[in-house]
Amino acid sequence: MSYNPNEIEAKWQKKWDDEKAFEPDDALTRKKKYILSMFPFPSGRLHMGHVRNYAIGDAFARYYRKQDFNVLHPIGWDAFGMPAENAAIKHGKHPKDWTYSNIDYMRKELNTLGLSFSKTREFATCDELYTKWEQEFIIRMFEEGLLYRESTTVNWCEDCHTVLANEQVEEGCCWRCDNPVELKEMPGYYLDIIKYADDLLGDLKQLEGKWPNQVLTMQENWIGKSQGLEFEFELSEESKAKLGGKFEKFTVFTTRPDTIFGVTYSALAAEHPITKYLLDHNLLDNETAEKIVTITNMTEIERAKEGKEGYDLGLTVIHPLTREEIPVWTANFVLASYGGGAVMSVPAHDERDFEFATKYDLPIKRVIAGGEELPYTAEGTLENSDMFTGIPNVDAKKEIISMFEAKEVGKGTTNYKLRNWGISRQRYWGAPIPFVHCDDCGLVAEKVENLPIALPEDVEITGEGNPLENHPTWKNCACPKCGKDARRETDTLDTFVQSSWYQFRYATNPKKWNKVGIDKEDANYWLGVDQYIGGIEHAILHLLYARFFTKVLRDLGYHDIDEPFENLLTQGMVLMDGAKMSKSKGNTVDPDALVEKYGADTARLFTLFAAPPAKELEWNDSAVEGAFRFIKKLYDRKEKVTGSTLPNIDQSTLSKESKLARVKVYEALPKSTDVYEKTFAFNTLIAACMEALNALDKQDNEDVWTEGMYIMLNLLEPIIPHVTTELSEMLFARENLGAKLEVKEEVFVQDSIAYMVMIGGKKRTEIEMSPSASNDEILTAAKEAGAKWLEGMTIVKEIVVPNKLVNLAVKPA
RNA sequence: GCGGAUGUGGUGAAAUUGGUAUACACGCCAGACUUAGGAUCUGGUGCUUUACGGCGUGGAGGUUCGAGUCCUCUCAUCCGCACCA
Repeated sequence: MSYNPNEIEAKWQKKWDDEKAFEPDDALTRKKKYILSMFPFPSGRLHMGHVRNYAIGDAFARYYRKQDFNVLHPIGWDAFGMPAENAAIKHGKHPKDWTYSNIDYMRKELNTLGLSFSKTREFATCDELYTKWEQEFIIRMFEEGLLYRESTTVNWCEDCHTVLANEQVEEGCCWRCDNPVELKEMPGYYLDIIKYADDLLGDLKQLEGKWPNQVLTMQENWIGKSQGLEFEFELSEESKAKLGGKFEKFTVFTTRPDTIFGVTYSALAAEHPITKYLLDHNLLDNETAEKIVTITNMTEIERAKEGKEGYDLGLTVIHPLTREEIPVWTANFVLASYGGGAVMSVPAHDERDFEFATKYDLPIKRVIAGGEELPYTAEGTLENSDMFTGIPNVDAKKEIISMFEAKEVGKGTTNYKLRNWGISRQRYWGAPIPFVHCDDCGLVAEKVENLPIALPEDVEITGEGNPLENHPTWKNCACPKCGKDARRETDTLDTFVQSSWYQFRYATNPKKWNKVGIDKEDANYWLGVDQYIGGIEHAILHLLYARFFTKVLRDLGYHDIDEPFENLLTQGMVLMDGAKMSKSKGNTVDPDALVEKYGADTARLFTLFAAPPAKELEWNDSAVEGAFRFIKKLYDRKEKVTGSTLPNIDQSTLSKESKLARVKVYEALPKSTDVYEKTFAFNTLIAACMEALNALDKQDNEDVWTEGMYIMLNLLEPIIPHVTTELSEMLFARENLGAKLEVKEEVFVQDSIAYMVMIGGKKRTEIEMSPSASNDEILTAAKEAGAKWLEGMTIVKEIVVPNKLVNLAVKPA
C-alpha cells in the first residue's frame, strides 16, 4: 500500500483525541516541562508562520513526553483587539461572533497539523471568565499604587482611534496599522513599570545564554538605565519676578556632573511648565511664541528631522557652584518625557549642546582636557573647574555628586528611558477597565464580587468614537463606595495585558478556573516556561510586559516565580521570494492547501528541515516535494523490516555496508538529545536520519533494517508524528516510540581506521591502520605512503591525532 | 551615532568546537525504465588546469604541525534603538 497521508493523519488525530493523549498529569509529582508557543490572534486563517511556530513547539513537547516528563503544551487565543472591530465595521459582523467563529475555524486547522496540545486548557482571552480575573489583578494593582490615572501627553493613532503605549510606536508610527502617531493630551491609566525597571534589568542576567542576546540587549536598551546627578537651577530674582513669583527654580538631570563647570546655558522642553507659563501669559514676543507652539505640535521624530531649534526665553538662572548668571533657552531637542524636561548645557563636552551653541552663538567653556577638537566627549582630567581641577573626570563625577548631596542642593539619581505603560484604549473589543467615576468619591475600583465587568453586546460599531461611551445605558452604575449614581469607565485594557499573564492561566488546573485566576501551587510547579517559542517582533512588547506582570503578580502573592520564560527561541520569518509572506503582496502559501496536498507531516518536516528555527525560512516548492519524497521512502521501507522488536545483532557477521548503516543510525541517536536540549538545529537531526536511511538502503541485512527503523521512527516521531506512529504500530506495536534507546558503542568499533596523511600541512594520501596500531607503526606506514612527497625534505615534527590523521611537518633538507 | 547579529557551492544549509570544508536537501547534467514524464530509479556535480597540480569558507594580516573555527585590522549586509542630557 502506498503512502496516503490524509488517511493516516485523520486516523491518528482521531485516536489521539479519543485517548486524550496529550493531557498533563494533574498530580504534580513528576519532573515537568512546560512547552509554549506564543498563542495566535484569531485572525481567521492560519498562515505559515503559525505552522512553523507550532511545529517547533510540538517537536519539543513530543520529545520531552518521550523522556517521561510531565508535559504541559497548551494553546489558546489572544482574542481581543482591533481587527475584530475593523471586521465588524467592514462586514457588519459583531466582534464577538467574528472572533469565536474564527477560533472555531482555526482550531480545526490546527487539528489537521496533529499538534499535541492539551485540549482541556484552551481558552480565549475574551472569555468572560478570563476577563474576571484580569480585572481582579488590575484592581489589586490599583490598591497597591501600581496603577494610576492621569492626564498627560499620549501617542494617539487616529486610524485605530486609540492611545498607544510607547512600546507600540515604531519609528513614529502605529505598530499595528503604520499610521503616523500624533501627540494628544488626555487622561489614561498607567502601570508603574518604572518601579520594576531595576528588577527587569537585573533579572536579564538570569536569562543570559537562555534567551537570544539580541532580545536581551534590546530590553536592556529599552529600559535605558542611566545614573547621574539631579539638582536645581535657581532662577535669578529678575526672572522670578517675570514669572509672577510662580517659579523659584527647576530641576535638571545630568549624567555628566563632571562637566558642571562648563555649563553655559540651560535648555527647557517646549512643554516645560515654565515655557508654558511664558506662553500662557504672553511673556514672549509673538514670533517666538508661535515657533514654540509649532514645536509643541510636532512629534519627536519630526523634531529630530528639523534640526536643532531654540529660542531665548529671556530668563536666567544661577549656576549652583559658580553663582554665575546663565541664560535659559527652550530647545526642540529637549524631551519633555525624560529627566524633567530640562537640561544643563555643556557645549564643550556634548555634541547636541555644541551644535546648538554654535548655531546660536552661545559661549563654550572647556572643562576637560584631552583632544584638540570640541566637543570633546571622552574621558580626561578636569580643568577650569575650581577645586576639582586636575581630578580625572571619572572620579570627579562621584565627588561632585557627593558635594551636592552634602550641601543638600542635589542628589545622585537614576533615570530610565522606559516610560510607564499606558494601558487604556478607547475601543470596544477589549477587557473593560473595572473602575467607576463618582462625583463625590472620585475614581473608585469596582467591587471584586461584581466582576467580571462584561462588555455590552448590543453595540453599534461604526469606527466613530468609543462604542462603550456611546452606549445609552452601559456606563450608568452605582458608586461601589457611596452608592450614588456614577459612571463606568469606558476605556478598555490594552490587549497586551491579556498576553502578560496567560502563561499562568494555562498552568492553573482548569478544574480551578472558576475559583481562582492563578493557582499558586500549579503556577509554582509549571512555571517558568521551559521552552517558549515565538517571533522576534515581541522582543520588547509582549516579552517585557509579561516579565513585568510576572513580577507584579509575584509580589501580590499569586505565585513565587521571578521570570516567566526560562528559555526563549525566536523563530525567523517565513519568506517567499525574499519577502515576508503577506496577503497584500500576494505571496502567501496556504497551510490548508499544503496539508491537503502533501499532508501535515510533510508540512512539518519541510518547515523544520529547510532552515534552523531562528533563521528566516525561504519557501521552496521543490524542497517541499523533497520532504514528501523522504516520507514516502520511509513509508515504503516498512517492507524491509522483519522483526517486531529491537534485534540483537552480531556485529562480526555484518558486511561493511551494514556496519556503516548501523554507524549512521547510532550517530543520529545522540544527535537527537543534542538538538532538543542544546542546539535546536532540527535540520541537522533530520539530515542525520536521511543519512541513516540512505545508508540502510545500501545494504540488505534484515536485522539492521529492523533496528534502523525501530530507532529512526522513534527519533522522527516528534517531527512527523502521524506516519511514524502508523509505521510503529504496524511494525512494532508502538513499542519503540516510548522505548529508552541507548547508543551501542560496539557499533563504532572499526576493523581498520583510515588515517589521512598530511605532509607540510597538505592532505597527500591515506593509509589503513588497525585500531591497535601504535603511533610508531602509524608513522612508519605514513612515511612509506608519503615517500613521494618527503623526497628532499627533512621532517621537523610528527603529529598523530588518534583515529584521524598523521601530519608530518617538513622543511627542505 | 550606539547596540545586536550574519557573511561557506547555482540555492537552503552542515562541519562532533582547532583535525579530510561543502554532510543532508533543492537545482542542474547524464543514464535507465516508460506511449509520455513536471513520476520513479542509478550515477555525477566547488573553481581552475590537457594533465601532475594549484586555488578555495567576504577581504588583509597573525598564532599553529594544522584555522570556516582562535587573535588583530577591515569590508559588506540585515535587524533593533535613535537628540534619553
